[in-house]
Amino acid sequence: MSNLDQIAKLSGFSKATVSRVLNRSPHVSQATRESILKIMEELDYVPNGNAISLSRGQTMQIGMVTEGINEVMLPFLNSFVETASQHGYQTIIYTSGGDPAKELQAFEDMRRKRVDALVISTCVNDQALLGSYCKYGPIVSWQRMELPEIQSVAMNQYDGYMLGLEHVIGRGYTRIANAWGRPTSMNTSGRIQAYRDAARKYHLEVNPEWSQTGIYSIRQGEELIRGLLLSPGGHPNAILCANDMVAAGILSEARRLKVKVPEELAIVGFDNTELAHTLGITSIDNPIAAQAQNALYLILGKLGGKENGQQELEFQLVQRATT
Amino acid sequence: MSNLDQIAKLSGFSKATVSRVLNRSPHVSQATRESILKIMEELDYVPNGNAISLSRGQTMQIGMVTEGINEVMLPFLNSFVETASQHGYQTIIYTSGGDPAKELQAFEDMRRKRVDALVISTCVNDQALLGSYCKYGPIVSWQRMELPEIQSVAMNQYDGYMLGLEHVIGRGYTRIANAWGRPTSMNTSGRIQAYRDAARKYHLEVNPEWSQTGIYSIRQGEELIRGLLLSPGGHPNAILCANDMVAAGILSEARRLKVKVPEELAIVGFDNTELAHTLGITSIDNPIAAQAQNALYLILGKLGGKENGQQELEFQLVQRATT
DNA sequence: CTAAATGTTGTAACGCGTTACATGTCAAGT
DNA sequence: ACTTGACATGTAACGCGTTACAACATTTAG
Repeated sequence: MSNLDQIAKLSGFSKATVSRVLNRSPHVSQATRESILKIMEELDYVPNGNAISLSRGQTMQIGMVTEGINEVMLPFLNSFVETASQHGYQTIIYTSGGDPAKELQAFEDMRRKRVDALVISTCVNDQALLGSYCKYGPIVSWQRMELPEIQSVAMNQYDGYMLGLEHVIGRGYTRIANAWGRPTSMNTSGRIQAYRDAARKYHLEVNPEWSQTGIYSIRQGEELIRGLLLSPGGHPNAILCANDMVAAGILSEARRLKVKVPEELAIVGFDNTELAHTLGITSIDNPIAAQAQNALYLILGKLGGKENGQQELEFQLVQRATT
Repeated sequence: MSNLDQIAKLSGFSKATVSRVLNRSPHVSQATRESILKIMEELDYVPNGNAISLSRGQTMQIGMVTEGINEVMLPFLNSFVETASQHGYQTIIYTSGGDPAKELQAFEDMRRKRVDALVISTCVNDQALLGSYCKYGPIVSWQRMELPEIQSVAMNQYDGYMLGLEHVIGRGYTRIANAWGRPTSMNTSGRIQAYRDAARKYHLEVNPEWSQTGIYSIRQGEELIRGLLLSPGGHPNAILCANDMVAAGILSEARRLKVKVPEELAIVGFDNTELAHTLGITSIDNPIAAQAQNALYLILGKLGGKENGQQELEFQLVQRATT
């Protein structure tokens, strides 16, 4: 393995000049540049990325913090990786599997200069704890956070959820169930508030059993709807879901139980993923890919010391066969 | 930001001793260790990851090369990230979007010591070209490769496909269609060979239109089956798919066309993903998560200079509502 | 009581680019 | 002819741990 020092010696120039050639500095004469490039080629030289990271004090790597990679975050991850790479940044995945200690490793890695910034997709640690890591680099979250230091690219969940509620209400459903996600997340609290307001405004029939939190997966969707439909206390005729996976689970279980969709049960998913399209589930389009881009822009802005230019984003409801 | 040098000066010991404390070397007295640890804590010291990578000559990072992150590779990615992290390695995602030049960046990054090894999930560059990067570090592929230097964790696709073929043949289907994946991949050639052999052995009705390659996505599945079912030349009564996404597309399109599944059309997916479970698609269980683990074991073996201990893996067919 | 073994700590070079600052050169401006 | 500035290049310190080797102290064995 050749290094910059050897190139310098062989070419007869100093390390600084060689470095200038590498970094396309204009302060090198054409002749010098060419002769150095020639030697680099002969020795099959490439600069060592670690040395660059060390001396520049940045790694051009951004960590993505998540509990695990699933269908819902797929467009977020894909879009983030893609956009970051266009700006010269690589993405490192940190999956916690729900273990706070493991999740913390991502934050420690930023402290140790292994990554320049972090994007949080989902996170299981205490927000105050995360806040203490803000001094080591930019942290941006997909979900809305209480801490002002941690900016979020999430959209106003209240509006999005209201869109879904008014859609089913407009189609005559009044016994609306809710399968909400992470109980502590601000996404969820926005959605809950939307439901409360809608219930009052539109005189919905309210049953505490119909509203549950902590539902994220296909399986949980299946179990939830089985419980609701078989409950003796009457069952809902519409359900809004935390995400499309939950909606998919509910749809397939409803079919198994011979419940007619959408006549007896309307289902609205969230995120408008490929899954919703495939299964024909009405879904609220959460422009996730654009949010991921915004996350990167926020990070680049903070890394560059200037303010960012985020795109303005809006929800849309895509109606399909389940409503 | 404090560094090791400051810790050394403040504690009165040399850098070497401080380094020994960091690396839990046994050659440090208890008293020294404690006094150094105390100072590190006071200064809120953490070693710089880049400096470690540079001096040790390894980054503890492994690159995952893929065209894009999709449902099929989800379990592979998840399992790899998880297993790697258990062994102290982080995973960096390189998505090419099908662009060979962009894909090459991952390989260049290994050459530049940014990653210690690479796992290829899908790859669009010429294999010979990839081979020239083997000297820079271990490269392991999910799919089978022709180059002997690049080991693969793929299973024998011939056997797996034959399992699916014999399943539908055993249930009386003889007009079997094939939606194969990447035409140039060795996975595909193994599957094609299995189909040829089965066609001969079981006297299947063969129609060249029924066998297509290059089908990977939900949309492609939808389009394919529409074409096949509406074709005037008679249509197949069973189809084996490159993956579960394709099967999902075929299933939903068949329903839209009012074709009865499995009576008029049997569908067999591949990989037995969550999607197959949700939609009730018969699928050939490709133990992807275990393959990802094997990929890591292979890499660790090569990095450590010793031979690996891979797990032995087998296909299984999971029968559901589509056959 | 001495030699060999064991344990503790230090020295200095190494891994490899980057960059602030200094120096030298040559042409344009006066 | 002399100053000024533009351009080219070099010097040396810096970013930060790791590690082979040397050196010294303290046990332990004989």
